[in-house]
Amino acid sequence: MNIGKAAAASGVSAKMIRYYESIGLIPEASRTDAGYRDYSDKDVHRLRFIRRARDLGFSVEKMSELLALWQDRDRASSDVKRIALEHVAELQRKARELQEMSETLAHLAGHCHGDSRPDCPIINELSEETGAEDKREVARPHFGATGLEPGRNRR
Amino acid sequence: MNIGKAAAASGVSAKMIRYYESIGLIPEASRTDAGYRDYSDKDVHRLRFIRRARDLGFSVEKMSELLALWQDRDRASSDVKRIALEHVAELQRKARELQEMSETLAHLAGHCHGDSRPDCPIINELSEETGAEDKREVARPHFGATGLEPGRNRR
DNA sequence: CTTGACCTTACCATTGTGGGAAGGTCTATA
DNA sequence: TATAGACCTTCCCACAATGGTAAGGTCAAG
Repeated sequence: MNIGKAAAASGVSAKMIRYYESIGLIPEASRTDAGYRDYSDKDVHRLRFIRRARDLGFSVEKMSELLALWQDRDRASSDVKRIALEHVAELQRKARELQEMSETLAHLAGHCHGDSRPDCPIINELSEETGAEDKREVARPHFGATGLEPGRNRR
Repeated sequence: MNIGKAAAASGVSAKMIRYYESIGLIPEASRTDAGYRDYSDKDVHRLRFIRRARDLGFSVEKMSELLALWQDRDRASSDVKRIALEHVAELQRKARELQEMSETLAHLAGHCHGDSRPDCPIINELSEETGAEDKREVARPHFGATGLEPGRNRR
């Protein structure tokens, strides 16, 4: 079957199938005389595996590991479990980070009148002078509370 | 002060300051005779504003809006609040998606022996044939359902 | 045989950030 | 004063994962 059919059958776009091939995540597809990529059911099976892993937030690199383990019928389940649990920890970390940002901002928004007047704790917080000047009365949950800043080197 | 000092004072890297200038988020800095960018305390203040907004997960585009509102002393606080709450919703959505992926995977890992034997429910789930049966109730965020995939983000 | 749907490769863009090279400048110290 | 080293400048490259588009070839149905 051609790439369009394989894409429809697997849920991975044709674009991404070519991309995965180009980076070596999947082997090069065989070609028809005309140069069209040709996929077997087995290939589609692998693509579905990839789609599911991707839906679970695995990176291409991790998917590569998982594919290798999948193909190795004798690997220990502990190897798979380790990768999975590492990924769970990573997902949790990211989710918590977003959650904390959300809560900080929701808190600020909760103190904002949200009317036609210009005074706004959200803006005040963002523009706050760390030094001397600019003393306001608003309740200010200082940023250090989020635990995000120390490691604000987001990749 | 030069860009290095401004970076240290604001928490925004010199690299990013130049980038923000290049995309028009901040105005072009004045220059010394030698061509060095020169920053005032006001400039640093703006950079700190930007850093804090970044820490709260705002995109450059949203920061641009916030900066405009910040500079407009007569804007209604409702305008700021609206942007903030939209962002809160976005953060919540992303956090929830990550959380769901995490839970699905943790659930699978919980059923994996994690020993030297090869049988592994995690791999089984990923490689399962959809044609056969599909009676799990795991959260699979099908594309289009979450609105996150179009830009599977995580910069 | 034409038409339209599909394939091919090869670029470009996205988002926000870092790395590095090649070359100019500033400053402190020998 | 000369020189080293820390800084600055611009410019280009890279990342992850995905979509878009253009130019051209192919296939199948009418």
